[in-house]
Amino acid sequence: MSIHTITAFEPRKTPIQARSTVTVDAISEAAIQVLLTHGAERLTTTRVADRAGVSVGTLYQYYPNKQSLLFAVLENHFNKVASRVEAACESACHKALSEMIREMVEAFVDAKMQRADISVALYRVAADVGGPALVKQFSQRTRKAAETMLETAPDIKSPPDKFAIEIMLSAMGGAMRSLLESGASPATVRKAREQLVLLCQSYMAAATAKRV
Amino acid sequence: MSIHTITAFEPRKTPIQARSTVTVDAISEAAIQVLLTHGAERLTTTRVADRAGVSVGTLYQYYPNKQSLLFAVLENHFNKVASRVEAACESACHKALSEMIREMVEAFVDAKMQRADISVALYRVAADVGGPALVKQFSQRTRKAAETMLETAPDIKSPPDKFAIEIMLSAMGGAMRSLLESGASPATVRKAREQLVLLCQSYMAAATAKRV
DNA sequence: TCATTGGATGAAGGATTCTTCAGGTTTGGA
DNA sequence: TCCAAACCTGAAGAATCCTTCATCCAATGA
Repeated sequence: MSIHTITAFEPRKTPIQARSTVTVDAISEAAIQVLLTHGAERLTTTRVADRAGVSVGTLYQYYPNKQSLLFAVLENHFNKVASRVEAACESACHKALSEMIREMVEAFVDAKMQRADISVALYRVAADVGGPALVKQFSQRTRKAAETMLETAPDIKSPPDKFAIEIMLSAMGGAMRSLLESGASPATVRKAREQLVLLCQSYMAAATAKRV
Repeated sequence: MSIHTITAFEPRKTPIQARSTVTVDAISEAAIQVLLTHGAERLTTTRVADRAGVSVGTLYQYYPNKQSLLFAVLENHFNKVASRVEAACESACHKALSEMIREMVEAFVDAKMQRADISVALYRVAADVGGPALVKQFSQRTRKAAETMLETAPDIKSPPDKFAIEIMLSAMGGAMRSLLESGASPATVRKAREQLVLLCQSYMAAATAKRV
């Protein structure tokens, strides 16, 4: 069923001419705008098409249904955040453990904050559009990046196991979600960023020590 | 708007006769069952009423609208979990810090697992029904309980501040959410429970030490 | 017993929304 | 220039769903 679901989300037609590429971009951008201004419940294919300046029919030419459109937007958001985290992980290789963690966590928080409004809007949509599956994918990607980074840490006895890293990541993501959804101020987020760094650092320290 | 929203969620009529109490219970139980068997999108007031063995009209006699019904179910779930955690916090007073944390975290995980299926079903509904607001309430309640517990810890210099506790709780809740949504096996959850204990213990240890 | 209040019914109204498709417009190459 | 493929249009079909209200049944207590 999982494969079935994802298959049904695949785009119907791939843009060929430049014109249609513009259209597709306009549609997904419009989806975000509608999400922001009208909310998830009032997100209508017609409304999205209007905002994008095209007709509904055009929308359905590229997305087989409403869900697939939202899925694409969500996927795109996840990819952006994942890329940022991966980049941070790469550039933090061979540094001290606590520094590694700091850079990774900060990259994550910053990536989320960059488009905090979109993040919040997408939280509300995720459940109806295979969000959990994407979260899992995101978790996999990020975990691998973190894993290879941690293997290069010079100051730990042995790297933490996969599971511990997954726990850390989901804890980080979950805390961030709560913060954003409760409409935390930028100042609060800044404080939280520090705390999340500390949280992950102390957990990783404990997880690596225990592994002896 | 917050007050407005909540007001609109309030029950329309309070049961007086025993007969109607049964009805109301049947309705909210039916809502859970429909959620479990049909999924959130296919949750219809008519379907819920059918499952409860009453007519739609009866449903609307107690709940002003569909949202309020789901809100009530969600609220009930949160209350149960919060109560468990509060109880654990009380009984763990005056124990060592790490033991406190252990009991609290385990109480939370166990409470969620008790009705894991319901938890997952409700995650999918939360966004449309003031979930974030309830999460906030839950967080407040739980934080207070944790705070008074921590003040009785004999082995720390000074208790962690409110913010740190909130971070810990949302991290714990977020990690648990990811796990449940990804359909983790009971064995996995058991492992995760241990890891979450460790996560919270190490963070709290760090947060209390830093506060000097 | 009987009146009053509580409780239950369910067809029908009202409103949306998703999605299609037959037909028109634009583009790019031959 | 001309044609086929790529694109776009948007009214209309089809399917649901939420919610109400006029009406009937049950309980309570005086």
